Amino acid sequence: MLTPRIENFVLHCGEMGSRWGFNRTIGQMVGLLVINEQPLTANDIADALKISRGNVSMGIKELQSWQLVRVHHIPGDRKEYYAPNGSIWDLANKVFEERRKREIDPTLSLLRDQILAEANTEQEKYAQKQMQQIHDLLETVTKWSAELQRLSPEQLQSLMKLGAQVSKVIDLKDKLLRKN
Amino acid sequence: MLTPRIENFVLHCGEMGSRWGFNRTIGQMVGLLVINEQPLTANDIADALKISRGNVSMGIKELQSWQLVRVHHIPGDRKEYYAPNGSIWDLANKVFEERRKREIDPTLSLLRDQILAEANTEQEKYAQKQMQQIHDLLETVTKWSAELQRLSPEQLQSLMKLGAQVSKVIDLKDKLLRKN
DNA sequence: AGTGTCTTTCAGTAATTATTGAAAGTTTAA
DNA sequence: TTAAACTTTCAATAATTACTGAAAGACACT
Repeated sequence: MLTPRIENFVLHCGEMGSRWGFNRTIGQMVGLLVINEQPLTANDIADALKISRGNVSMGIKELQSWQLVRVHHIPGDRKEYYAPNGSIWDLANKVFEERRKREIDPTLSLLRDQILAEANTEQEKYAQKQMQQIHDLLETVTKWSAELQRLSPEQLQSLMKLGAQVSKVIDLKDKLLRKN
Repeated sequence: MLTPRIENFVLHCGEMGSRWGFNRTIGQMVGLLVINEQPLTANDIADALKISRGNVSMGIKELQSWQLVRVHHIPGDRKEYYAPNGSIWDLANKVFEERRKREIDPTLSLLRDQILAEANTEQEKYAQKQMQQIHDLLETVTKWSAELQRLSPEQLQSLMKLGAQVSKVIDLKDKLLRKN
């Protein structure tokens, strides 16, 4: 069914998937969908990964909650065909975005509450200081991720290629701002 | 032992920890260490989190493999005292770095092999195209993360505060490069 | 209304992962 | 060398998470 090489890739996606917020099987599903040009049916997936039809159904549901797959229909065919919901970049973005919503946002909200509360003991005062640090870090991450979403593909590419020049640009920017 | 508020924070760290590469208990350990100004002994941790002494030992070992804790000694005292290994920012960095090593690097290596191999079928050709995309994305991420490590704290702060101005700076850089 | 084709659900079970606690290991000091 | 104070290890077990397959649901066609 799968060539050894493609199977190799899919298995690897499984291992990685479990570190990115879904389980091994779901990681494999993503891998499988991504390297197949044609959309696959639930049965294709079950056969390729040797898992039950029910498991595929649950996996697809999960992937839809992450907005990572989309459904195709072929006229005269009742089956659903699944394909990745966008380019590799789009998918990576969706995962980030979704994790931000599920992890960072609730954490920020908890931290804000804690920071606003009155610190009674020395221990709590120090705790608040640390929480403030975490809060600031997460807020920065959030802002940046929003910013990345907003950039045009061209700007993004420009930014991505910046690489080793980041520091030069920063220095440049600092100089310019000082002049203003 | 823990004030309700601090316990709340620690529990939350547990939930988050399980999404960041360690398990719930280890997440709680990090939370606990981070909000305590004084280093804690293994027994302090076991008591605070209501887990066994052995579990603390394993957790510490894991955290050391991530370089997230450091050991203190008090003269005349044989116990080991544990504290976070650096500021919040340092810790976040360590986690990123470690995950890069464990997840991204092996993936890049697999992808490179696959991309160099000869594609026999159409299916494999498409698969390679997609793998190339993933490869490029991961390589960019890797380069950027290396770059961030290299920046001075001042430059970093500058970059972090950039936020909504990213696009302006990119445009600026594009203009300048064109002139050169 | 009935049948065929497909999808979803979920109780039961399998697989995996985390935890305990007793035993073994380490280090210091007398 | 023995003991005391600590840490680490790991086999047994508990807790959690994932998977199966049979049943129910949905839908289109006749």
